[in-house]
Amino acid sequence: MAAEIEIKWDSKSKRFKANITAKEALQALDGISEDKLVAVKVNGQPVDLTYPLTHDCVIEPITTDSPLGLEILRHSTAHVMAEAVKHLYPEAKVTIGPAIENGFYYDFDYSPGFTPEDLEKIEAEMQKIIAQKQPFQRKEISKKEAKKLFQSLGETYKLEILDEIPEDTVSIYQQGDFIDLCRGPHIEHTGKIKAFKLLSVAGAYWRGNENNPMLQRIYGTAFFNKKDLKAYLHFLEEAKKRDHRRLGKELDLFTQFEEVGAGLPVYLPKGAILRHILEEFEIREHLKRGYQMVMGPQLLKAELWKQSGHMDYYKENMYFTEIEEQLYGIKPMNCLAHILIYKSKVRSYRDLPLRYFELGTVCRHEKSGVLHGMLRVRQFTQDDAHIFCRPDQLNAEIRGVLDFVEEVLQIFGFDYEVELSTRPEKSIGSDEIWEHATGALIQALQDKGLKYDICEGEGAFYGPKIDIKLKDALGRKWQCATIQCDFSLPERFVLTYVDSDGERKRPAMVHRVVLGALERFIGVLTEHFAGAFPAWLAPVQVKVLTVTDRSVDYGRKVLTALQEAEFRAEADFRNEKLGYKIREAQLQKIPFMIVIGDKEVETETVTPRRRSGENLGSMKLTEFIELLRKEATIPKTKGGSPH
RNA sequence: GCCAGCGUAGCUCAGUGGUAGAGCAGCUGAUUCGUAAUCAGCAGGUCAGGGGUUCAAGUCCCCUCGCUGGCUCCA
Repeated sequence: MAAEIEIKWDSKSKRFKANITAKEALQALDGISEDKLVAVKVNGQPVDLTYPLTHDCVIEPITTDSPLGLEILRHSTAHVMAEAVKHLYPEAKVTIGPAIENGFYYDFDYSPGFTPEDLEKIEAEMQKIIAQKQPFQRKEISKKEAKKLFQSLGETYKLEILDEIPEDTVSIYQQGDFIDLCRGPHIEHTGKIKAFKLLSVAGAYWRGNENNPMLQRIYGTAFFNKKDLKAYLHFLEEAKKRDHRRLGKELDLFTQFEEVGAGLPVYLPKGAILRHILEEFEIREHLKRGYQMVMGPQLLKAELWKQSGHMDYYKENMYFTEIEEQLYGIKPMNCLAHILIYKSKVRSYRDLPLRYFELGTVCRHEKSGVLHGMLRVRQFTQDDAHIFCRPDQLNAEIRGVLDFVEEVLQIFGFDYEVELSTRPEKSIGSDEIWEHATGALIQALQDKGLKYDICEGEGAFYGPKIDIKLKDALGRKWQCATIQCDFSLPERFVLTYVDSDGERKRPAMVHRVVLGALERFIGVLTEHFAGAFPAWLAPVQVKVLTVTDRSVDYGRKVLTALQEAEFRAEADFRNEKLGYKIREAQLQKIPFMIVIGDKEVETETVTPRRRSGENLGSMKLTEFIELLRKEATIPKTKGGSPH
């Protein structure tokens, strides 16, 4: 080991005695405030501040304002929570406790489970540990020693983890009397945790496998200061106000009835019109892009589902019914009828691509625990289409769908994430077919220059897919659009077309949805706009409000004129004060209100007001109708003409 | 499906084993009012459903249904 080493940071460089800690070096190189330091990167590798530097290296501080710094804080807070839990419930066994997107969790094997009151006790114990400023001490020991250690502690889950670590040496961290197997790095001491909160308890299977024992997971979050914690908790409160289930009731969009059954929402008048508008928009956009509308039945013989592979691969998600001793499956997907429509005629290469579009209602048996408002239901309607094309057209078709999705989501103002899902274990078709299909999707993504994550083994049983995910008010991701490449069903149903050389050839098939399930899309959309839909989507676009009874006759005329101009208008002619009516319309998030009083009657005008509170001043009704036309008619994407 | 929590008036929520409450909404009446709540009165309940413990159950126990947060699974 060299007696002196050279340490660089930024443009600075200095020689130090070997074994200087990273923290000392950082402070010597630049008087960085101790309060800002969380950990340090040595040659790009995150390590503890106490890490001894033994060779020439480049160091870089990890500070409290970096995402990595926050992650380290949260992971350390998870350790503190584990320490507190072990103090209070010594029989609990520790498992893993990572930092996650907005906080951290730690899973414990503790059969009585934790109650909300337990969380308070654990929080109090954590406060004590934090007040003691217990240092996080790292130690490297051999795997054998580690096994002995965790054996003696009775931490059997740690032993299981140890068995899967290939290296001979592992690191352990100790703070107070709590020792955990951990890669690190950690904050210097528990006193650096300035603000944290335990949020919830939940069951979680060990290693995420439902055959394993169920552990008790405690979720929490931590920040470097109280202000950030408060802001986060405030965000959670605000998210509750945007919750589509709450807004669904408040705005009379949709609801559920216990007596109807789980996962079966009901559209109220305002929600039904919203869905209708979306459907109108969708039909127009599809026709514009060369899709043809088709409609299949809800029930198809089980024999057909056998042929498609659904009986083997999707049965547990399907509902069945028997009619005159014949078994029928209620459709969980729309593809079969579309396939039969394709097959109903001899197809020429000149006919392709054929694009069949259906607002298809499907039923899927989802496990009761996964149901969630409109976002996860048991019956839903997809804006589904199946494209049958020649292999040489596949790339253009997939790109066309990606363009379609992009243009549509832009209209609503959604940000989205793209994922590519590959072959799952339970699947049909040969390896070659899967490779070809996956390659086609990747090619299209690359052509479009889209960034995407790969989800291994997450594809549909008949083919790989590109998924587009939208976020709800809490940032949870929900799959909406999906593009699935399928060479298997054309094979199973012996689909062919006659090529230019007179040979019968196999078409490729693309399953795709743009908005996805309308129920889910409406749920996400409601949260996205917090219920304040743009005028073209708003169930009620204008509300006519009278100041006194004297203006009702004129108000009625205005209402009729708006309705005749095909706007969704309502009136509030009740004998109430204007402020009261405005408040109510405002809470209903109606984009425009028209105020009508003596002045308007006299001058034959209207005084519109935006939902934003902006008073537009008096104008002729025709002027206002003109303004509405500009803002409230269904928009069109720029795309179109068959791709 | 699994773990935990919850279910009281249309909605939001109080309610210590001892006579079911409030606010808002609704209805009736008064008020005729100019950009986010006028006043008064009235009505509204198998306390999710079923079973049990108890002299007595909204409250304690069991089962079912539903909802919520997660896990697993998926548009």
